[in-house]
Amino acid sequence: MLDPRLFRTDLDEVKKQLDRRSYAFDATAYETLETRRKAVQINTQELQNEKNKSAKNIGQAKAKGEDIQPLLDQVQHLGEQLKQAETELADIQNEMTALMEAIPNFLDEVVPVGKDEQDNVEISKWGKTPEFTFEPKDHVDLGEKIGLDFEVAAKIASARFAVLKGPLARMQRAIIQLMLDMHSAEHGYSETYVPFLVNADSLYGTGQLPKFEADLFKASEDPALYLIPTAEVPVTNIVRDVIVEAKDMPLKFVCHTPCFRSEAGAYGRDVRGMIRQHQFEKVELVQIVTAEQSALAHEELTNHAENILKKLNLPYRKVLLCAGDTGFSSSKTYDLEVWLPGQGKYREISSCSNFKDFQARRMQARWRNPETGKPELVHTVNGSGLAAGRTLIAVMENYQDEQGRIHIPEALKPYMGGIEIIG
RNA sequence: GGAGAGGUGACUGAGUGGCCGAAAGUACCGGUUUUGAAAACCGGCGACGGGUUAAACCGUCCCAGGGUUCGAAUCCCUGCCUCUCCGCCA
Repeated sequence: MLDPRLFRTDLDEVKKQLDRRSYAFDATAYETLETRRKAVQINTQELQNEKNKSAKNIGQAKAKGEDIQPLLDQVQHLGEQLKQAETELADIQNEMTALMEAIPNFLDEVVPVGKDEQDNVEISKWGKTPEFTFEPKDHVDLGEKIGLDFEVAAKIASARFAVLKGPLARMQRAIIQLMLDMHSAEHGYSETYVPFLVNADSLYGTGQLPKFEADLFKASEDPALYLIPTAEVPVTNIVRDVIVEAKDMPLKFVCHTPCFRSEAGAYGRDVRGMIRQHQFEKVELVQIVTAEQSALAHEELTNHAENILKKLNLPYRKVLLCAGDTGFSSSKTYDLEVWLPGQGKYREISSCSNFKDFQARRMQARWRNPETGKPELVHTVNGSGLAAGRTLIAVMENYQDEQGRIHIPEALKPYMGGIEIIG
C-alpha cells in the first residue's frame, strides 16, 4: 500500500511514478472519490461531535437532578442522521481502500525501463560455466536413474510434483542444512520456524491478497487458511501490528519452509522437470530494517544469497529486474540466475527484493525512532537464499559426469554421511 | 471434545453505564542532585485519522464484528484468541 497522503498532496508525482510501471491510474476517478471522502468525513465527524456534546450535557443535567426530557427531544433525530453519514463514509472508505490496495509499489529510481525479462539488466556474472567433453544432460534425464520420479508423484498427487528417493532426497536436505547453517552462523540471521498455513490478514500484509488469490492453495474455509507460497508471508508477518524497539533493529530471519503455488496461468511453462512445482523447498531471508538501512540491507541480503552459490561453486549471474518484471509489492528486485548446463541457460534461483514501506504500511509494522520518539514504518527486505529444489537441479546438472553420475560438491559432503557420488 | 476463567496503552494492572482515552506501577524521555553512574525527587510520556501554512480544534480506538442506550471499556449477542482442569493424542 502506498502512502495515501502523497495522493492528496502530490498527485502528479503519483501519476509519474505509476506511469513508470505502465500502471493505468485513473486520477480523475480518484479525485472525485477523494472529494466526496473529505466532505462526508467532515460532516460525519461534526455529527459525532454533536452527539458527544449532547450526551455530556444530558449526563450533567441528570446529575443535577434537572428534567432531561427537553434535551432528549432535541437530539431525537441525531442518531438517524449520524448512522446514515457513518454508513456512507464507510462505503467511501471501502471503495478508497479497494482502489489503493490494487496499486503496485513505486519503483526505485534505478530500476530500468522495460516490458519483461528480456529487458532485465545484467549486473554481474560469477563462476566459470563448466565445459563438458560430452553432451550434458538435464536433471530430468539425470534423475531418471538416481531417484527423481515424476510419474509416481503424479500418481500420488498430480502433475508439477516430484518424488525424491535415496541420496538425492538426502542431498536436498544437505543443501537446506548448508544454507541454514551459513546464514545463521556467518550472516547473522536468526533461524526461525513458522506455520505453513496462514490466514488472510497475513497474506494481505505481504501483498498476495486480495489481488493474487488465484496463485494460492486454500487449505481450509473456516477458518480461512492458505498454504504459504513462500516463507516471506509468515516470517514478515511476525512484525505485523508491532512497534519494534530501536535496540532490536534490524531484525534478520532465516527460515526454511516448503512453498506451495497453484501456478495458475503457468500452463505450458516449464512443464518438464522440477523447475516449476506446486510444492518446493526454499530457504528464505527476511530483514526488518529502518528506512535508511534498506538500500544497503538489500545489497547485503543479495550477497548472502550469492555466497551460497559461491560456496557450491555454481556459476550464476545477477540481474536487476526491469520495470515490467518487478513484482507488485517490490520497489527493486535482483534475481540470481544459476547456470543450468542441461538447458544451456541461466535460470532464476533467487529473487531478492526491497519492498521499502509498502508491506509495512499494509501490516502496520513499525519501529520507534529514538530521535523523534515516534513510531515509523519499517522497511522490509527479503530474498530466497536459495530455492532448494532449483539448487538441487543446478548441482545435478553442473556436477554430472559422462556416466550420468553426480559428484557431491565439497560444501555438501559434511552433510552427506560419506556419500561422494550419486549414481 | 467437555467444564471454567479471561482478553484494557511498550509492559504489569485498576476500572460494572455519564466525572474514563482510561488510576497506579514499570519502562522510556527531560530536569534537579552527583566527579560520573545509580538511587531519590520534579516534570513529561498512547496510537491512528480529519483539519490547519502552522496551530487551535475535532473524530476514532480499552481483542474483532454486531446490538441496547441520549450516552458503552463497563450491559447483550456472535466470533477469534489466551489460560486452567478433564478427555484424547504426535
